[in-house]
Amino acid sequence: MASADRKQRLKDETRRNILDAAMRIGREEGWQALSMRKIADIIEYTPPVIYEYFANKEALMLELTKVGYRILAKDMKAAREKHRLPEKQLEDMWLTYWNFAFAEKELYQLMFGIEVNCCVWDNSIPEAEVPANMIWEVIGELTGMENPPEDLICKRYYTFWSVVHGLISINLVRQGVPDGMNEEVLKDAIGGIIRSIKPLN
Amino acid sequence: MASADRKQRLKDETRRNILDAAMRIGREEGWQALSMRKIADIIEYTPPVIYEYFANKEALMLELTKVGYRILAKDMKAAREKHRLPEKQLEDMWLTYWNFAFAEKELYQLMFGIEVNCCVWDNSIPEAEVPANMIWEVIGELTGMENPPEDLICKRYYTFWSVVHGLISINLVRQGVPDGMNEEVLKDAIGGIIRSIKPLN
DNA sequence: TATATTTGCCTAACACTGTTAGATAATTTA
DNA sequence: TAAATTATCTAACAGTGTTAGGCAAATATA
Repeated sequence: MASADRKQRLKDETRRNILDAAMRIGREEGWQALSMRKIADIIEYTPPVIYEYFANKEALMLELTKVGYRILAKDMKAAREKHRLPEKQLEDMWLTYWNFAFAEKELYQLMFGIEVNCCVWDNSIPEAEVPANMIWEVIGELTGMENPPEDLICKRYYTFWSVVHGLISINLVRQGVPDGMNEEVLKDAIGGIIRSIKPLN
Repeated sequence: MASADRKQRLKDETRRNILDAAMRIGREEGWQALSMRKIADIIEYTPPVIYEYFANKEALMLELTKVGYRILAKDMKAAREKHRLPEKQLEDMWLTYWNFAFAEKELYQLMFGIEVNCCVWDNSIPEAEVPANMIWEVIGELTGMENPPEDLICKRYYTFWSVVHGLISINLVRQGVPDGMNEEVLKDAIGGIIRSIKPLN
């Protein structure tokens, strides 16, 4: 009966293997090449077994996007902890977001790709709120106000996010953005938004 | 032998019908639901016929994105012609871009979706340059310079595009952006960039 | 220990998908 | 009218996500 533990461990391992295999295929061949049969091949089981761990392919991919958000959250937290001034924190956090998008290109596509995930964006990914909340916090601090108005923070948050995500999307879809352009656009934009938040002293 | 004309007309019509059918399916059921067999059903032919008009499904969809760019170019041209001041032109052109994205949501996804079109972005869509060139022109005018430096225009162009496209993507993927937030973010951002281009007089 | 039950896993199938080869029917040319 | 060309279809291949049903091994019960 103590074998229940061992069995659970084996099941957990298989679950891990499924996710790893899916991730590997996504990275090596792109998400359009991901198939249940390929996953089954890698984990050396037959396809129906996967359905004992995930309701369907979409649920499996949803799990991967959650992994993505957890990595992103960890990275951004580390970036923040490297600085004391909110403006430095914000700058580094968005740069980290940028770097994540390219270091984990496939994960990023899964997390924000228009096609893949279309309608699963109700609140089925609580992990998505962690990075967002961090940014909100720092924007609030940067205003220097006691009780910064919610809608100001919200507006600045979306401005940040739009310009960074937009630039990333453009780069992921269309290669051939002139060299050095990205850094300049990014730094200019982030700097500009930060200036518009920071109180004049 | 004069029937050659008539035959050509019929072929053209079938080609149109194929594109229309594909567009209809994309709009009504989304692009992931688009299949050659469904198109064939609508045009009342068998699937292989489609391959006499398009090399494959991807080529068919590429044609649709070109249609998208042509509509976008027309809209933006009209927006520009409504104003004389470059700053007004720019503002209206980007607002038009914004409106297009939501009025022709499916086309926009096809044109800029990360998943759908991944690797066909070499220069196989010359139509894509028309809207871009228009914006470049107006930014150049707005600087008030005789020979505005290329890289400044380029930088501003990408800043515009990033923030607008980013905000659109976010809205298309994640619904539930707070009401009125979009307009504010958009106008603030566009206004800010325009100010950074316009010479201080 | 022998029987019953649950579990793990597989085979086989269904209904789709994009795409192609080859046969057939219709039309045009000689 | 016969030959050649063109238009269209049928049937298939190899792949997809997913599910029903069965077999065999491991476990629980008597």
